Amino acid sequence: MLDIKFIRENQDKVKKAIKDKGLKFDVEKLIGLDADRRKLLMEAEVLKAEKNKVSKDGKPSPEVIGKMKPLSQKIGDLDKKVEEIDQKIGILMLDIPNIPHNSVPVGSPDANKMVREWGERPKFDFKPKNHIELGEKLDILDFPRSSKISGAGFCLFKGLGAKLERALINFMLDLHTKEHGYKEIFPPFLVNRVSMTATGQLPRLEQDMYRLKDDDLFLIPTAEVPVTNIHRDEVLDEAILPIYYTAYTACFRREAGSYGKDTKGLMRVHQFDKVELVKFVKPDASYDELESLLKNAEEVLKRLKLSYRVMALSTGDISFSASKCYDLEAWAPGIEKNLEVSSCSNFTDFQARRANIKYRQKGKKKLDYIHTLNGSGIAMARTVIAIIENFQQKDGSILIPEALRPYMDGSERITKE
RNA sequence: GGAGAAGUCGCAUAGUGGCCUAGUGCGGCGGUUUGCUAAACCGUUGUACGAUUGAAAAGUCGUACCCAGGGUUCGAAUCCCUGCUUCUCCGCCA
Repeated sequence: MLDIKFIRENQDKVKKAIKDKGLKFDVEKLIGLDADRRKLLMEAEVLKAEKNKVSKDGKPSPEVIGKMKPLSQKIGDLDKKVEEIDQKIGILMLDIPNIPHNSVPVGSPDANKMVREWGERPKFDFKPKNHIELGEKLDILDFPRSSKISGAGFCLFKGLGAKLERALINFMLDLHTKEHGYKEIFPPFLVNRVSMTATGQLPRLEQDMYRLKDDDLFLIPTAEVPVTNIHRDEVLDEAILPIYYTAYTACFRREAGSYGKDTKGLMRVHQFDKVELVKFVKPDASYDELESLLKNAEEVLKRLKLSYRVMALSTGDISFSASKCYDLEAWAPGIEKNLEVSSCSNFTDFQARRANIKYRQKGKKKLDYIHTLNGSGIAMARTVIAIIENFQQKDGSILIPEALRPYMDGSERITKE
């Protein structure tokens, strides 16, 4: 959410942001409603001041009571009108995207820019197989049975596959907590509507969420939601900033509208594991913090010895709430694709405003919104694809990256058990 | 799931329809005293919205906020209804 005062005074910037993000929104309508609101509000407040004056003097004469009755009525009517406009404004405000940073390339997803590449793609003296074939032969992935249990778009890890998943989670959490200074969080996987709105998933993406109708709870699509909401409606002490949190959670996505796309294997599943990085920082530090968060995510791929590239997303491709965003793409030689395994974003004060997270600066009277950032550090399912396909051997076994071996009882290789 | 109790300013508490623009204590901030610390004493103390002054920092005025939302009343922290949260007891349960 943006500040209504900012919108009032910077209509051109707001309109440009909406256009660059490929969205539609009637800014004039909002500005008009805002003007109406302020006019009615002033009228109501003048009358209320009069009412308060009378009420302070104790029991009024019958005459005064007779006069106050219609005044109260009038105040009630004005309040109702203001309330109606407030609601309209509130709904509209949720549909205005964050404003992209100057450094973000303007344009459609084609305008995404590669920032850097790391590592080398593996060379095979045989035709590399994809993770589905490899995983099923080794009996570490079982798609027929996950379909039987849950349906299309789920996965069943078995044996060393399940252990690999667990090893990845522990490896990433250890890296971020021990070396990158993040505090480990284990949040609820079900959250309420308020939390979902605060981080910007609602109201726009309700169709993409799994919802428990009887309780109006949602399965989290990312740990970003519960972890950012830790500090919702709080005023943080300046001295404790920046705050770094990392959390493992399962993530649940309906992927409505993407049927037929990447339906095979682990590419796009309804449930996957992810280790998330979340930061709460002072406003002037947020773009530097984005760079360091990105490096923290990259470090995971480096230690796993997976080649990747860093993409700076264009205005047309960054999310609604983000001002700037980098994607990490790991190479998968089996399916011959760059896999998006991480997305690191600066939300500036956009989420903080929705979630009402502020901090007090020393020597300053006014509270300020903090800036929030998050990124995957990193997403499991696609990383598993990359590991299986990059480290496959001619005999169909998979070499386990050294960084993971301590988490897998020292095993060096996944072979058929 | 059932029964009961409670939710007031950062914290603790007072407040049973107009004197509440919410008292008091603690804490915080500023000051006096003091070699330093402590104590004592004095002052100060939230948030949002709107109007207005200002380059800004900030100030002034008004309105709202006593868990949330409705209702009764000329007037609600106070009375009524609904919801949420917390606590206690019972039942069930990994």
